[in-house]
Amino acid sequence: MPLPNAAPSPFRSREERERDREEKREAVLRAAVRMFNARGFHATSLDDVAASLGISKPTIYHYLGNKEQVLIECVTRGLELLSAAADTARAQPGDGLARLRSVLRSYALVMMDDFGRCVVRTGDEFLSPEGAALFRARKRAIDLSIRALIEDGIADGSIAPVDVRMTAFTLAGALNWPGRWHAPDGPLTPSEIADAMVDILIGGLAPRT
Amino acid sequence: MPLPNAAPSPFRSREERERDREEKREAVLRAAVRMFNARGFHATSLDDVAASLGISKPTIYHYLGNKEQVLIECVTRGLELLSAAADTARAQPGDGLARLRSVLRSYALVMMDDFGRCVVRTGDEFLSPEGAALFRARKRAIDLSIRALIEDGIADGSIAPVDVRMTAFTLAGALNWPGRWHAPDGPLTPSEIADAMVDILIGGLAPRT
DNA sequence: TCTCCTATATACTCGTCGGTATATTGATTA
DNA sequence: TAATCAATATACCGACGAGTATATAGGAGA
Repeated sequence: MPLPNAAPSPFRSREERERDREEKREAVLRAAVRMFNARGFHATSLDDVAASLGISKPTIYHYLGNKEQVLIECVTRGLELLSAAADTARAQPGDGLARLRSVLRSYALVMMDDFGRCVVRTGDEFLSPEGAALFRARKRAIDLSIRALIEDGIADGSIAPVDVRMTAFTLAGALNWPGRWHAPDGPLTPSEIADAMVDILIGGLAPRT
Repeated sequence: MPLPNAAPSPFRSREERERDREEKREAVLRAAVRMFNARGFHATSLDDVAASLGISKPTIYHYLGNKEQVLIECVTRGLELLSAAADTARAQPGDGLARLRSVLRSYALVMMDDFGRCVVRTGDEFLSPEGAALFRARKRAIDLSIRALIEDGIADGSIAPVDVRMTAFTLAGALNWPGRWHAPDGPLTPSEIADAMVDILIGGLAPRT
């Protein structure tokens, strides 16, 4: 049993050092994603990112190989949030429509997160062919998740017999949009925005007779 | 009365020369907008644009003062298409919902045009502060047009009493999306895509009882 | 203690690209 | 015909920014 050690030792164990390293990597990514979102990828230099953290550019290269890698990690984090949203909500109880509603809500919330925004603000054209292919594959998986849910809903009668493919595009398009306009200091909370959008998409505009 | 002149003269009149000039400007803009859409603004050099037309960079500077000006003209063309879509459809007969439907359809179609796409692919961050302000003002005007139409529809009972602001955002978001993914050589025509999206947005997903 | 690895910095290279200075040609006009 | 203007090119400048070569300092392990 390890002795309790009140005064923290300045000597770090292997795990502590690895955790430190991971923390620094994360800090770089957070700083980078914010600047990418605010000014655009090409308009953000790694010198800027480094300066915002009070470090120098080679330090960034030490933790993340090159500029594209930084972007890819940011986008990947966002895509993982999106996948997680789709997967957990899909596993919930309820009919297709209820589960879809839950996924859409989570999706919208992710789009108001720094990493989520980054997904929608990053065009394929910023990535190398390999990076872009990976990016597309992961987005496609999310799209398929949503389509599956729509199909479930149509099968159980909770969703009208719509065109699944176009519906998934339309829903995703609408929910991606906050990633471009939402400002975190606006009057509405992300949760309110998500609810309002989902209601409109689920219910449509024409009055129920 | 001017004599009919069978053989076209190599000497151009003032109007002809002005028309020539205008045509060349347009050609530059069309070439530029395509490359901006395909590769992104920052990744497209004016040397590339010039080369694609078989001319040299200073010729572009002769017709359009600088690179931002090229982008602004492209975006402005797209915004004008959007405004025109909103204004003409608004003037049509029918209740609020019918007119909104018509505007949404036209809006979606513009988003599958080169200049329309450019609007949605161009972030504020690419423009100078003045350019961005102009851009935002024109987008706001279009948003207000759509909101007015939704309000009309609510007033005449053809649209359910939704949150006008959020609804306008949601609709615009969904319809902007084709500007990012639609490929002109896809299996569906722009017209089919526009119809499908509008139906989904107007009707919602839950089955009508 | 000597060596090696990690973290970090300074100072550099080099390619790209927006923008310009300047020359040329040919048509328009006085 | 001389002067001017429009249209275009070649060749250049200067800035910026990705990425690297190299040095240093200090902890880790033998």
